[in-house]
Amino acid sequence: MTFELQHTDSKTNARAGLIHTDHGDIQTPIFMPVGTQASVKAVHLHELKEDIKAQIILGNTYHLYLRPGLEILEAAGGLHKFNGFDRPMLTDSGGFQVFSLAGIRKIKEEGVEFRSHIDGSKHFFTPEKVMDIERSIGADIVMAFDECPPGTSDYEYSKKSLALTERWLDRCIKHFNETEPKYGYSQSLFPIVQGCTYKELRIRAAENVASKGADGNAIGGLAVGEPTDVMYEMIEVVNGILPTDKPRYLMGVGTPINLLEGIERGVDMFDCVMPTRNGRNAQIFTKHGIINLRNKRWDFDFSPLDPDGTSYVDTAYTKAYVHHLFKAQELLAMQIASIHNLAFYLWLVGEARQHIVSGDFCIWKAKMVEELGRRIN
RNA sequence: GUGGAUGUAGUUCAGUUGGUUAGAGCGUCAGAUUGUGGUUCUGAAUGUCGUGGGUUCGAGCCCCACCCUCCACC
Repeated sequence: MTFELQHTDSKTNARAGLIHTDHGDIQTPIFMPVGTQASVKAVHLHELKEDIKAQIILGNTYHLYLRPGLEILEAAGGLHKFNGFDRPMLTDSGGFQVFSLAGIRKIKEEGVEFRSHIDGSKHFFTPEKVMDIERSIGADIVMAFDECPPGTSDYEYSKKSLALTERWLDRCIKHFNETEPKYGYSQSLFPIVQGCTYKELRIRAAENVASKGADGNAIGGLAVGEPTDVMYEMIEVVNGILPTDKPRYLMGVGTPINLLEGIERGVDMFDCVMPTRNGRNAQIFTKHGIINLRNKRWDFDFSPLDPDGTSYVDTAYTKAYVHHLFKAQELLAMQIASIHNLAFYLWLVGEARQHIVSGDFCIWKAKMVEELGRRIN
């Protein structure tokens, strides 16, 4: 995997670039739909590729390891073959899940012992084991195994946690370098900057990560309970240190406004469950603000779902109809909202890219931010 | 027609020997959701306690009449 930096905005740190992988190119800044267990929930492959225009999607090590399991994924020939998505993919290491999802867990120097959320069975993840699993899944980009502490963690815990994440990173890199891809195409390992909301920890973490010379670097442990302006400050601090000639991935973020603020601060890649999860919950994002389709006010509104939208669902269906589908708990409602939201997110980062290239990102972004956060009701 | 049961929020039902402002689940109406359990959480609104009368300081609760619904029998 290589990164080609094409444009940098003159007034901000926003960048436009191109990531080359063996499964094709990715135009940055980019949003990556989340497909945790080998599926972007409620969305077909055809819609994902042709309508949403997803250039890369995520998978999750924790979930895929538990189900369907490595034996099946390897027999299938890797995740691309298994789910049919032949464009680039990225796997999260499962660090976040082990800490946020699994019930009982024990953190040791060696790794983490945890229980499956599916059947309660006991498992042990080490940096080495996670690298092996990510080799078996076969994503183009794989994430290091880290600890993601809550945003409210105190300094002492954050410092201890960061030190462990750094020791685990060295073990990830070592083991990754000692192993080979299984399916004939190359994989890149991204390290993750932690450090909670403490500037000096973030600086130390970013310097350590930068020194590894990875193909790309990630910022983790944000949008986990800390105030938004603190998140933005941490992004600025970290991006001031991470190399400019490698892509930067802000993990798990976020709202449409978060994306634009991140892009302005030099972030190239995002992923978030928000467009799909909130979509399944009747919330859709538009360039004029947020709509809750469950709200009664839409029951007689026969205007298109989103007249400004770029996907076919935006004009094929009316607000009143999708409102009805949500009230009736029809599966189609979740499909429509998920397709709309993902298409909107991809449209948003695509627009950002164009404005970075044409040189008026700053003006465009300011105007967008004003509208995006509004609530239409 | 006879006997029995029942009637409390949109719905299913609680409601103590009669005691302050009649409650719950679901639904409804809103809000939250940031490296995904179609999850979960938070808040709000809603009552002629079938109707009319009586007893009582005080009735959803006790008494009388009527009405509705259901069941059994003729």
